[in-house]
Amino acid sequence: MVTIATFNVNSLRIRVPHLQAWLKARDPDVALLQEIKCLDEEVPRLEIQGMGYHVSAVGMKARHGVALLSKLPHKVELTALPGDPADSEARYIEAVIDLPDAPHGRPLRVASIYLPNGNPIGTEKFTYKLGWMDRLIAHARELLKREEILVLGGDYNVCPNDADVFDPAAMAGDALCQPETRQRYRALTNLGLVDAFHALHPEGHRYTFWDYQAGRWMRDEGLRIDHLLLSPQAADLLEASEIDREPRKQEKPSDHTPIWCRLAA
DNA sequence: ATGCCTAACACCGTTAGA
Repeated sequence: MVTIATFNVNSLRIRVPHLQAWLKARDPDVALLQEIKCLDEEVPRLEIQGMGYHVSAVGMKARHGVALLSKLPHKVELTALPGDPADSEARYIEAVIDLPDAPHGRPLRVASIYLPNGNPIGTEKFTYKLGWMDRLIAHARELLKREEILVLGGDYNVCPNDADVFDPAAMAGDALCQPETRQRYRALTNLGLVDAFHALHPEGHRYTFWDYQAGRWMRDEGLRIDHLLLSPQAADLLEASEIDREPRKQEKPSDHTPIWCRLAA
């Protein structure tokens, strides 16, 4: 059994106590982090290693940044999403982990993804988002040929459907809900990737993000934008997927909360 | 219609997030 979680921490350094409490409570085998907002050398490695995790990160100063934590050793295979050498934003890290109990001896491959927000629409930021999604689709297509237990997890900055939005009308002009955004998310899932949480909780209105402003958390007015996409070989092993709301209740929380899935591997 | 709140950086305001 392996538990894989994703958590946009909105600054890793300031969220160390939240991260430690959550790692202790959830005890995930793999934790994918986004928005670490620091350089590699500023990652609080001792605090993370002290919780029993190997840690790799792709950071940059003040913004973005992703990390990958695992109890078993992992081997980093990529530190950027292929397809645009000029893209210097820290948004992707991919690694493989050998699982002792994996069916057919397949390795586990995981990626921590911080997909561009893309707001406001009609600007180069939205164009960058769509281009990034096209590159992710192309890369996922290649990865799927490996037929591995693959989990692409992270902050996708995509509300796949109106049921993933507390107020679709209010968000209609937002980059997270545009038809072009949703079309690309569907293109991704149409490759054969399964949205783990959605597969087990199709009812909707279950959120992973609540804006700090306007009392959104209090009112449970949020968005579902953090996702775990599974290859067929991973989806066949899917046992459970849940959203951990506890970290969002703490003092000085991230505006996101973790989501996890459990695989029978 | 706009800002609401938070974090980082660098300067005591600005930029970005979603």
